Amino acid sequence: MVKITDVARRAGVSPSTVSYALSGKRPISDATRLRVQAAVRELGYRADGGGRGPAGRRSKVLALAVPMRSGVHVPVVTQFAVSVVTAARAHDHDVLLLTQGEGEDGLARVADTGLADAVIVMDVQLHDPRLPLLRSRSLPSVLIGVPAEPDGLTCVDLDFRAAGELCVDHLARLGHRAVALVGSPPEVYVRRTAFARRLVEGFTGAADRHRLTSAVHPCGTGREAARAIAGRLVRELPSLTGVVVHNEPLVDPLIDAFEELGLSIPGDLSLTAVCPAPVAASARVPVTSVAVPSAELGTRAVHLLVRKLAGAPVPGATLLPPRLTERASTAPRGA
Amino acid sequence: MVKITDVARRAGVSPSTVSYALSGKRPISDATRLRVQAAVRELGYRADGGGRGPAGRRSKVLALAVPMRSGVHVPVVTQFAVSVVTAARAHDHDVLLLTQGEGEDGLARVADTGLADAVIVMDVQLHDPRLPLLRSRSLPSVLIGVPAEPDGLTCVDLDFRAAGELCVDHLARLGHRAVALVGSPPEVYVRRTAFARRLVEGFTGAADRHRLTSAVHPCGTGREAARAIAGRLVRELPSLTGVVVHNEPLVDPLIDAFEELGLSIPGDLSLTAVCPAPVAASARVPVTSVAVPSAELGTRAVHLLVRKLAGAPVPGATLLPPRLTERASTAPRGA
DNA sequence: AAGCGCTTCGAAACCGCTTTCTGCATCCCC
DNA sequence: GGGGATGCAGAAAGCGGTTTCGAAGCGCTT
Repeated sequence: MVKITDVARRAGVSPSTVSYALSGKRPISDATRLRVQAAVRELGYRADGGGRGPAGRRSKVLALAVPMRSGVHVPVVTQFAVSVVTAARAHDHDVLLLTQGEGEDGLARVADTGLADAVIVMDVQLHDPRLPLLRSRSLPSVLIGVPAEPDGLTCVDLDFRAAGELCVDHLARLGHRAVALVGSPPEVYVRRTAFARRLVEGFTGAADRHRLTSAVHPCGTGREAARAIAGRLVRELPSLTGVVVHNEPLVDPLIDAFEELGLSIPGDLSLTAVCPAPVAASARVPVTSVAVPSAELGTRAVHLLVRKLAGAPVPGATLLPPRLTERASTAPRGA
Repeated sequence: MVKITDVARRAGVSPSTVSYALSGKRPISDATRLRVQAAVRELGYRADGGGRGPAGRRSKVLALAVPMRSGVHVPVVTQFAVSVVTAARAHDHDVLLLTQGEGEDGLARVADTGLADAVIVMDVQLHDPRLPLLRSRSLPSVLIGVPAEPDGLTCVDLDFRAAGELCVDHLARLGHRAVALVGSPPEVYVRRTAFARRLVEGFTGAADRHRLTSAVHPCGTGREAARAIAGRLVRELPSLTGVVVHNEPLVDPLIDAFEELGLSIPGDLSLTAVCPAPVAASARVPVTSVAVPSAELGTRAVHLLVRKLAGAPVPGATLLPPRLTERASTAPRGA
């Protein structure tokens, strides 16, 4: 750690001169100021907050509580984390990584020790056990995901309910009359993960509104799970022609599974996904999808947090409107 | 932040009494001590290092410099990061996430500000530009990966050279006389990423020693890349019967691609992979593999770092011996 | 009632580092 | 060559906390 005395020695002046040269609170001759600035640059000096009082009370660190629970799609979470770090750096903050497994303790520790100035909380559940902590402590926070009762909390998310509706609307407009949602793994719903539940609500609501026959099935990942769910759907809902997938790693296997059953996409079956754009675009059959903009969510979360730290007012909930991109996997019924 | 005076008020004693009750440096009556301890628990008090001097000079934070460069396999990196966080927590440390994109600046900042006590550096290249920084500053570090000149640095990695040899030995023992290495994406080699280069050396060396015909090809990811490389290998090396893959996301597509060419695995072609065990085990044809133990590497790195911080001597390089697990993808030639 | 431990208190010390204050050289100009 | 700027060094203050020191209260024994 290079300190002010190091800079002073390097510049051939006293520490106080360095301080004044940097703060400008007293006039310092140009020659000296330039020498000091050069020394600062050469040594990479950064004032240490530990100095006189509340000047550096802020640690310039944001904590990121990521879940890594079973059923979450790792690349999505990772991209999110990376975008948070990048955005945080752009605001001169660093990011402390908290993982589940500590549960609420991690948050409590951060709040108590002042290790971080604020927290971003991911994988929010409808009735998240971490919420009381976030409400009671003065630690500023932003949630990724909207819990059942978001009052007083700052939340960002894709509007998953609207995303579910949008997919169904799209299929209905194409003439499909029987649709199914192939969801995330069961444990995700058991945990009452907010975004998954909301998508189901949107899907079901829109299907009812359009008077479609509909079914909702959570589904694990992997080839076998895909075969099983495809077979079951075809058996239980013979009129099925529209499917919405909300399960990133299942997109490709599901396409394979339906084709193995003799159903061509989009000839016999239209497929829509809610997933990051790259996943949809690089599937064997490019899939019409509503994008999950993990990177944008991360950036937004950081912006909100920074504004909060600056004392600016922020909206309670930011729901990004879903956008559907048509690709090769959807077509009018019977086309 | 709850401080010692809060605890004192809660317990109805003076701050000094709390200090003594916690440190035991003076006798405190049982009754008082218990009350203090209760107050500590209720308020979640943690001594603030900012107090009297070097006692808390340590920030109890480790920095983790993860790459997120193109060509790295995200789940592997993520699992690694998670294991680092878990291990760090077990040693009462937190983890600060640095990503590439800042390049060396992140490390410099951490070193200069004392934000973290130590660093774990991932994705090490043979001539890594970060090495001078790590050598010059007094910031303790552990590298994941072994650079060309590791003197004075602490490194951990799977012994990728031995892993390459092991795969070839295995194929040779099964009677295969022409083998190919399908490697990571080209940019990984262009960067001179240490582990990738070492694996190639091991592969080539062993192939020469066994007097096998051999070929090495970097390869991108995705179905198309797999088809292209499979076709090319079959065309250019018609006698090919053994393949080593060092490219996680390519394992499944490559199996498909070879079978599309009419080559059955392991009937016509034996396949070995160097990848995390779950990837190999859950492929369409379970693949004989040398496991990349990301979690163990993370844990080891943290242990080494903690020992370093404690002033204990640590070995310069720790190379984990590769272990090959036979699965369904390898068989004797012509069997 | 004085002496003596045992506890506990209040105030001061301390920590590393920066900032601020005071005052001493210069230098310049009349 | 004296007097005011000007520019800087050195010493001290200050920060937010904890730890340490000296001493005081209090109940018991002698």
